[in-house]
Amino acid sequence: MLELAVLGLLKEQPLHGYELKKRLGETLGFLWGVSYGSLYPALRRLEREGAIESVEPGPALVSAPVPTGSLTGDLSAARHRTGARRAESSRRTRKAYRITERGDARLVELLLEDDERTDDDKGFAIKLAFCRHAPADARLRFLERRRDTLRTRTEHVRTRRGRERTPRSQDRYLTSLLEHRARATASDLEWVEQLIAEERTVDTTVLGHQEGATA
Amino acid sequence: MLELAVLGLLKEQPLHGYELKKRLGETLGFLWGVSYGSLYPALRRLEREGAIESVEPGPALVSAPVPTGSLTGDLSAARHRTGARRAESSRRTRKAYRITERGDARLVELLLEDDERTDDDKGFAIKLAFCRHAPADARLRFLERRRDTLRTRTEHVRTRRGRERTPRSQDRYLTSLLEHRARATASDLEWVEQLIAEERTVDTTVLGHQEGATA
DNA sequence: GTCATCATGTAAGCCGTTACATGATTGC
DNA sequence: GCAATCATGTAACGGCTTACATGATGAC
Repeated sequence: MLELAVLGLLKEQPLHGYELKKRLGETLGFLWGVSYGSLYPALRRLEREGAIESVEPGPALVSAPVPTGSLTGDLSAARHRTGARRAESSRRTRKAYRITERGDARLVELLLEDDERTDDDKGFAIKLAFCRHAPADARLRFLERRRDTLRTRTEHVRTRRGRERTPRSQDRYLTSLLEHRARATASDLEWVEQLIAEERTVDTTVLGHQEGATA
Repeated sequence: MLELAVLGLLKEQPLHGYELKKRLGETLGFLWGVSYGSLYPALRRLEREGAIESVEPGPALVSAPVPTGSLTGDLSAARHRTGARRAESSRRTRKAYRITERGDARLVELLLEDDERTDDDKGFAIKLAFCRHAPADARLRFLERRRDTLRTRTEHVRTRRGRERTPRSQDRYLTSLLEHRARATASDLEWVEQLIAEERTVDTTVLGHQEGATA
């Protein structure tokens, strides 16, 4: 999961660990808290596997990272370069990473992996948040898989009725939980189905000006 | 979490590990899969802490467990008892546990603990599934805490709008995810508020015949 | 006597966390 | 020169999983 998120972010632009964590917190903070203790080892792992490679700190890197503005790192680096001495051996502290082709492949692989995470709401959400970086067909398959999972789940709920050990009618809480869950699952399913529908629309029309408003 | 569930189940009746796992799978399987590798150590832990105690296998245990029928253990035990020899030293394999007073207290404690789990949907669901075994006031506080969490969360969503780094309007998926989540949270909130309302009704009328149908 | 199932446990590993250690850079 | 913050890492632990080892019991 962490690796997926990292690859997703790096697909946009090269970044170093610290910045990576910050962005992760910004975009996915509401469902995730990544810590350095897991992030840095993950980066090492990904580099070892060849999914990412470290970008040597030099003019190339310095200019590449962000046109978004407000990146302190850029400022300081630029300033230092103006200061002349050791233009590329300085700024040694940070290690920026860039995604490789193997990384691209790995991203898709992670997205389509139907391990436990396809069943897991949180896992799905995280994958969804980064699936835009995967090719259209992978994205579609990913969404369809989720849809199938949710369909199965709704049926399970229906099946479960009746075959309960404890009569359990006494338990307002569990009953209520089950009902609420059923509603939530139904809602999720509708949502995913709509995403799929949109996906297809966009897909066939190359780039949709068909689905109402983009903003 | 596991400990909470175990205590919750044991509050109904003494059980041994194997059976415990089965029931856990039946009632909470849809959001949880417990394995022996975590269950047995948990039982040891709870016993060490004095929250549960093992029931010596004897007539007392044998008759106590289940009037629900179909419990193989009962049958076999009874059959063996009929077979005369060593009535209480037999059936040695299983170790049934019973909840203690300290266990009762621990259950409430775990329920009200506002660690990360109050924020966590799954954690809340599991707690809810067993909260009927806690006293009414603890239950109410538990639900109110969840309500507060959800309220805060809805506000966060509102606050987040605008202060985004990336314009991100391009990202249909993340946008859609955020919107869906907002709806889901709102729905959860309504649900919890209703649970609280019901709780209060039942609470004041001692035992409600007020809220429609029990069956 | 052998197979299925009941039943308890241990070991290794996964994937994350928190807490801690370290040091560079910059602003003041 | 001192504090804030940027930046990278390690160590220990948490809670759970899977896979494995072991053995009792009952059915046939």
